[in-house]
Amino acid sequence: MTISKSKSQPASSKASITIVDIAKLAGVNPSTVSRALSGSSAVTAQTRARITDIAQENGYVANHNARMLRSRRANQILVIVPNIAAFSHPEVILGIEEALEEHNIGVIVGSTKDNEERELALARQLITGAADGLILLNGRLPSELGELPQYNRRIVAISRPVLSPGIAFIGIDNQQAAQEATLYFVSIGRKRILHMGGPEQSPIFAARAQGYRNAMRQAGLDGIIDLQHLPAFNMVAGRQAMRDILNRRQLPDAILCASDELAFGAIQVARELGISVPQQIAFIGFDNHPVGEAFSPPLTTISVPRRRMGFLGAQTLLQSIQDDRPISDFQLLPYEFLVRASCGGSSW
Amino acid sequence: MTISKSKSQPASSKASITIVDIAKLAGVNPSTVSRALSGSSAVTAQTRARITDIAQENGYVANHNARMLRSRRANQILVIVPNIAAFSHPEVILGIEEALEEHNIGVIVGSTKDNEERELALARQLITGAADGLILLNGRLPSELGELPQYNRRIVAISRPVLSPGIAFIGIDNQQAAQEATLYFVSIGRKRILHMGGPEQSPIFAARAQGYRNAMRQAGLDGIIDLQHLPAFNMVAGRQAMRDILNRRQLPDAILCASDELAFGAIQVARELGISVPQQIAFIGFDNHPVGEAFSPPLTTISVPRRRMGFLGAQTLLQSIQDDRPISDFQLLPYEFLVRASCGGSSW
DNA sequence: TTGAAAGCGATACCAA
DNA sequence: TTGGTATCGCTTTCAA
Repeated sequence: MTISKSKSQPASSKASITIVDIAKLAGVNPSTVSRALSGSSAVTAQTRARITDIAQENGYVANHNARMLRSRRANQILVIVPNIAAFSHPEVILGIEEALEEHNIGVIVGSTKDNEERELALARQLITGAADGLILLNGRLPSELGELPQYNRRIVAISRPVLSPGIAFIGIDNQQAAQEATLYFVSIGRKRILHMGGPEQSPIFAARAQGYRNAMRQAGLDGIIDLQHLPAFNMVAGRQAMRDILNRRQLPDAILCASDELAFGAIQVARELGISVPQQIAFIGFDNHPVGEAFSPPLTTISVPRRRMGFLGAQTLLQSIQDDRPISDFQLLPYEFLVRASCGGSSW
Repeated sequence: MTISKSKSQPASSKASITIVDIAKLAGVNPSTVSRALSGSSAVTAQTRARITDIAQENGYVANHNARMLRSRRANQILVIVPNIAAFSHPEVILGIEEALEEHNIGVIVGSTKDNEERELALARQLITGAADGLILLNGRLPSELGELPQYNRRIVAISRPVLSPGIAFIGIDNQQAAQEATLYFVSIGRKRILHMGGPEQSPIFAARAQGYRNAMRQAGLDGIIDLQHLPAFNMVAGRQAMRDILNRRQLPDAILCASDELAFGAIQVARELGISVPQQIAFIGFDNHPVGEAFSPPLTTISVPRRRMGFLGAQTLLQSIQDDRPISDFQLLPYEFLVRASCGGSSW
């Protein structure tokens, strides 16, 4: 089904007011109206004023589609996110909106649930010209676009890198962050450090796991590396994993969770089963979920500059489109290690 | 600035493949290609198959803008949210996407930060035909649309009602929910019940406050109604409000928070200042934030069927557009009262 | 500085 | 069932 009224007529009941109508009212040619309203310099201040007034009075707004068709420009950027309900993506989008706002470029968001078909459908928005550029938060280039490298200059990846070359990326160094967090555990005397990781195939979680491994090796603890990759990184997965862990004979004394949500779920279960946090098991999360600060105990975590990532990503994309050449470098932004009570740190 | 390359040429480097190209390749008329690809019945299965193949082989995708211009149909719905970073809106969007998916209608999301200008810019997407319909989660009709009642049939409000008549609404009965929650406090023996409300001008929070008042009156406690409207409903506001409350000589023994986030912040502060929850003060939140279950103590709350609201809202909109007549009724969906430890309920 | 006219790419009539 | 063609509303050359 498509949207349409029962009559096979065009959908808008009354043809809305067009540039021709304004031209007639102003007693000029449509092209003059076009120039006046789109800010061309080749028009007298006088005529522009008159036309602008008439347009305003009559509530004229340019037909977006006609404008796009003719000028081959959409003034819209499409953001592809895997799951709009995950708390982290919307904050990136906020940054993107901020960067594009002043340029009068709109943002549209498509959520894919990691469904390839949906990704493809959205990618077409770029090919068909409904969007001028693409920002990928899902870490995957829709297959069709992989075969059309001429679009690379119109694509930027944020947060999760895309493996395809020639596509700019803005994110943080997840490996280093995980390494730093693990070493912090070591520095406060924890040894049996477990890493509750996210899906292994995700570059982000792979990098975090690698950082954990590096740190353990660096601390001479490679003999007791204890790493598990979970199929998800939400609270449900964290609860399940924690139940399994608490069935062991020897418990870890510290857990580095690949996400704050994993940590929330895990700590909840630990608490329910009478484990004291951080005394018996210390926790560090990842992502700085807003509730982490109010959690009990407040969650130590890595703060990712999501808003800034979005802002820079959008700027990079604009630049890349304008110059018509890909900006392919990786921009790694600084993260912040927020020490709170969940790892026992100072108050221990 | 607008997006364009330095040369004043159209933005796409190579004119992409058009319907005319496919027509030539297939040895038919463009109109036949159009019919074949848009699923018109007036075309042989044979021809359709041939054309479809050729189109696929050549990676043809219809130009969205041209299609829209001619057919006056965008196959897109615009969702306006006040703040995409608030956890509740994305879940509604998920439901909307679900409902529209099978109809091959896309969803675009615009976040406004309650900025009227931004609302207006987005509303224009409807007027200019970039979107076929509008779903408002922000509880406010962009002013321009208020003067164009012919668009009412293309607008649906979810979650927050819009005051303008003729616009369908899907939500829950906030007043009743707040009333029920308050009476629950009464039923477990609490009397000095405070309501930490959200912004007064928001119909949602006004309704919740009214429900609280009704319940207090019903319980014969109208003498000690203790209601405050906060300027926001996030954790920061909750913390601030709680600090003020804890400075009083006599503390409330129960607090109904207008949002879970308010409750998170308030409970955090209470905990920090040595108040025991729920023994000294019991809490009930609103909205069923995903972290509420893992919070300490787990938060009693009202679960709002956000996903379902989105789904129904989108369906209603589709119907309204198709029939070309507004569906103006209010649909109030059932909510769920989730009793957890924060109000001391059973485990008390 | 303005006007005239040629498209942008697809769709939807009317004829055949 | 197909072909021819006008047209959607705007932008952008080219002339005046």
